[in-house]
Amino acid sequence: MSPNTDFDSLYKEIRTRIYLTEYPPGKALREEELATEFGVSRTPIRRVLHRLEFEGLVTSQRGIGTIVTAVDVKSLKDVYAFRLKLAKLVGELSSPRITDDHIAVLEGLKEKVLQVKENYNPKAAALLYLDFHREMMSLITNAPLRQVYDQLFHQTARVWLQILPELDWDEEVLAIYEELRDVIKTLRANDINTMAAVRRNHLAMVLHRINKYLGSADIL
Amino acid sequence: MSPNTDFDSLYKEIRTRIYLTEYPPGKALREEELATEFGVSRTPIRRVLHRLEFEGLVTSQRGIGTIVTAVDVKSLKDVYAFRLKLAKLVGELSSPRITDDHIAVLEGLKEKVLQVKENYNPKAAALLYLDFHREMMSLITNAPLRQVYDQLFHQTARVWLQILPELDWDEEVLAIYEELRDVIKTLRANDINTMAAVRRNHLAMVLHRINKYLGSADIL
DNA sequence: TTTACAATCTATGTATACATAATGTATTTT
DNA sequence: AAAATACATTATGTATACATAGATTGTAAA
Repeated sequence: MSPNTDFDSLYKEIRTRIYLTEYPPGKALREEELATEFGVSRTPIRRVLHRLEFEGLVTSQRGIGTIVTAVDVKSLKDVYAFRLKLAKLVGELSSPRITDDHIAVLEGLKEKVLQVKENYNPKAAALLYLDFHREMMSLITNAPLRQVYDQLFHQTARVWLQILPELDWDEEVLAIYEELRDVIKTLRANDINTMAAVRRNHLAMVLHRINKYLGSADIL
Repeated sequence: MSPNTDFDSLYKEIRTRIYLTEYPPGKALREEELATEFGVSRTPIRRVLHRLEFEGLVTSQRGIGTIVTAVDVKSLKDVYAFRLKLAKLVGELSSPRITDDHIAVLEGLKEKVLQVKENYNPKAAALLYLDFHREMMSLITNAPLRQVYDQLFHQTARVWLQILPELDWDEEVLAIYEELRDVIKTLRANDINTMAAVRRNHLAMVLHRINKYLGSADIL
C-alpha cells in the first residue's frame, strides 16, 4: 500500500469510530496506543490526528492529550443551518448520470433498513446511514461541495446516534426507510433537484426530532 | 509563543505566499529549506504542508517533492460555482453587529485602493483585497460557513493575480473600489442580505472578466 | 488539618536519524 | 550507437530520542 492509501484508511477508520461513538466525546486518543494498534509509529498517527483536529473532531493540547470533541448546541445549530442550505445546493450544482447501479445499491440499503428495524441496534443503523451518505456523495459532481458536505456530515452526524436511546427506535428507522424510498423515487425520475429538496426536508425533520430532546443538555 | 500560534503563523505565511504567487504553481516547497528559513525542524513544517495539501494548495509525492498546485479550469469553475452560491448564503446565515470599527476599516481600505491605482502594483492590490476578504469574513457569524468561505477563497483567488497582467489594470482596481463602496453603503444601512447579493454580483463579474482570458489556457 | 510546593508522571511537540521512492546520469553491454 | 542497467542524488515517509507543558501525588510547613 502507498503511504496515501495508508493515511486514508487510518483516517477513515478513526473518523468512523468517532462517528459510531466508539470513541465518545471526551475520550482521549493516545498516539502511542493507536500506533501500537495499527502497527506504525506515532508519526503517521499524528498526521491523522492533525487532520481530525482541522475538521473539529478532536482537540490536542500539549501535556493533556488528544480528546474527542463534544458537539455543543451552538455548533450543532450552525452546522445544521449550513447543511440545510447545502442540501439544496446539491441539486443546483450536481448533474450526475444516474445509473442502475446507484438505484440497485439504494434498493439494497432500503431492504437492509427493514432488517435492522427488527432489533434495536443503533450501531447497525448508523453504519447503514453512513453507507447511504456515501452513496449520495457519489452523486455530487461538484468536488469542493462534495468535500464540504462530507466534512459537515461528520462534524455532527454522531449526535443522532448519541441521543438515539432517547428517541423512538421505530420512528427513526422508519424515517431512514422513507428517506431512501423518496430518494429512489426521485432518482428514478432523474430529478436531482427534487431529490435534493426531499433530502433537505428529511434533514430538517431529524433536526426537529433531535431538538425536542435537546432542551436539557448543552453539549453532546 | 504557543505551538498553536507557531503553527498558525507558519501556515498563514506560506498560504499567503501561495496566494501572492511568490510560490507560483509548480514551485517545489522543500521541507528542509523552509525549516531552515523559519528556524525550526522539518516536523512543524510538514504539519503545515499536510494541511495545505488537504486544502488542495500543494501536493506531496514521495521521492519527488511538495509542489504548489496549478488551478485547472474545471476546478476553477467548480469552486466559483460554489462560491457564487455561498456568497448569497453569507447573507442568509449571518447577523453580525455592524460597528463603526468595521466601517472605518473598510473606508481605510477604500482610500488605499485609490493610492494603489496610481502605480501598477499587482501584489499591493492582492494584499489589499486579502485585507478586504478578512474583514468580510469577520462579519460571517456562522463558523463553519466562515471556514469554508475562507478555504474556497484561497483555493482560487491567486488566479486573478496570475492573469492580472492580461487584464486592464484600471478596470480591475476600479472594480475593487466599487465593491468596497457598495459594501460600505449596504453595511451603513445594516442590510447584510443586500451586502451579500452585491458581493455575489461582483464575484460573478470578476469571474466573467477572467473567463474572457481563459479560452487559451487549461491550467493556471 | 489544610495548604503550598516540589517531584514525578504522562501526554503532545520537536528534532533528527534512517527508510524508501523517483529521477537523472553514467557506465556497460549488445 | 543505442539501450539497458546500476548507482548516485534528492525528495518525502517513518521511527525514535528528547524537550516541555500540564496534571497528579506526596510531603512538609503553617
